[in-house]
Amino acid sequence: MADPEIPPPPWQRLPDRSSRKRREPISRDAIVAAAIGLLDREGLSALSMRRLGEELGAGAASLYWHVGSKDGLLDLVLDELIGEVEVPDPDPARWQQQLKETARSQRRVSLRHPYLVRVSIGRIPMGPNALRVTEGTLAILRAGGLSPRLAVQGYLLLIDTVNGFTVDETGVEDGGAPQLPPEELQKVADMARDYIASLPPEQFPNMTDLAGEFAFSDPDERFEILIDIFVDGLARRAAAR
Amino acid sequence: MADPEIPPPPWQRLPDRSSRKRREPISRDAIVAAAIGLLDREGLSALSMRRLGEELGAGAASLYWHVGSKDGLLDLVLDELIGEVEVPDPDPARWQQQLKETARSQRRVSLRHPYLVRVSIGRIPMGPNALRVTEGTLAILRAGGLSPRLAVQGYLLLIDTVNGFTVDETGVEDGGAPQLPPEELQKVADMARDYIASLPPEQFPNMTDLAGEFAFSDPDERFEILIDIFVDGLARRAAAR
DNA sequence: GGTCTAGTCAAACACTGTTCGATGGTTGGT
DNA sequence: ACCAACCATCGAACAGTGTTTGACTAGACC
Repeated sequence: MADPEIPPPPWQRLPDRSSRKRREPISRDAIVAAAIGLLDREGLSALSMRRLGEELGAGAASLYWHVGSKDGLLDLVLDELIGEVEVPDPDPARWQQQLKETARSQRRVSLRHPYLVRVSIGRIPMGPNALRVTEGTLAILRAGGLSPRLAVQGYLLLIDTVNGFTVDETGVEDGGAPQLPPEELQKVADMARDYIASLPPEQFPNMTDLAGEFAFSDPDERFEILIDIFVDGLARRAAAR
Repeated sequence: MADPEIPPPPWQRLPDRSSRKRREPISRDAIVAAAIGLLDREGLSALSMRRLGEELGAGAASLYWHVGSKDGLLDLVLDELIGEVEVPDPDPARWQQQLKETARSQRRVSLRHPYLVRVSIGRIPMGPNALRVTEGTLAILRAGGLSPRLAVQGYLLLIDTVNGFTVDETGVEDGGAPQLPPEELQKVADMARDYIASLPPEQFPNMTDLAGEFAFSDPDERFEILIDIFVDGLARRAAAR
């Protein structure tokens, strides 16, 4: 037998197993968790299969055994994050406040993970967490006495409305950073304000007049206006007829 | 001089200029128009610089001289399409209907170009057409007597609301086709309905109960509910105080 | 021991947006 | 007529992407 101390000749090109093998096998859950961590830290454009692989100390190809595709992974990520939204148990007397509370919770989650809304586009959330949220929201609407049809339409509209708001709110980002710092954001807002103010007033009387309002418009206030209008309108519609 | 009739010997490997040169030079406008045509025909995922180049009978690198980057191109595409939305001249007596009309027009454009909302994400539309639409919408709101602050907040919310609705409506597409045919869409809806109906009723009483409503929920009706609620709510808020 | 299978992964494929440098046509100046 | 400058085009290359293939290995079962 050959002495194991003697290294094999270099031209034999034995596979290098130094970095291989030792692996408590990666699990689907670990992949999803690592993906969310990477997304939170570095934003949507930083998530690639290779990058995620090395984050887990694994090869990119290994991931496919567990999640099938990047699209499949994002489905899992989406449902995982939907699990973070809180929906209260229905109380018929307070259904309007409860609806607003779920909307606020949904917005909070979308702000905590600014890539979320972008990921959700084109996906119909049907994972276990999504089902839970949907069921809970419908329960609140029905507790409010809405008709079956209006409950469903209202539920769908609520999601669209909150998503439409947050997709805008979290839209200008992801040049790498998950969310640009407030000062940078303020600078962008100021530039926009200055540009608007510099337009020819005879052609854009309203914009130039309202340039200051654009700069100071508060997203929190705006969101509250939105859900006020929406929930009120829904209640009014339910009460009519 | 060499007789131009005699072809050069093949080993000389002169550059092949057969497909080169003859080009009434491509213009920025022509590029944008071709991009929109390609997007309308084959959807967002079909738009690549190489593909767009050959669509114009040009090389991909040539496009960069005119539009700078793909992102820059999409900015131009966005503003061009925003130019398709119609906003009426303000009439104080009819400002609520007029607001709804612009919302409907915006939706129509987004349905005619299903990739539009996706393109608009992360972009602040500031092209000439966007300015025109913004100015016109603000004019209507101010004609309605809204305060400066509420006018701006209302304008921003209107856009978010309509976009949120249409991003959902046009979301499930672009596997290549710009919009899947209605039958396919109905099949997806039916599958979702069946799946919802098959859930355990004790855990999801409301979803199973309302499964039918999900399948039959009409987007047109839903959109009308949405703008009804929104415009009404905005008017009520303007009247209060 | 042997066989089987679940899991890992390097390498390759076909794409993507973008940059570089070479090339040519056109224009204006002399 | 010549020559330089400029505008515009584009092949080739670069770095990156998602995904597939096929070889491989470690552990479990018989």
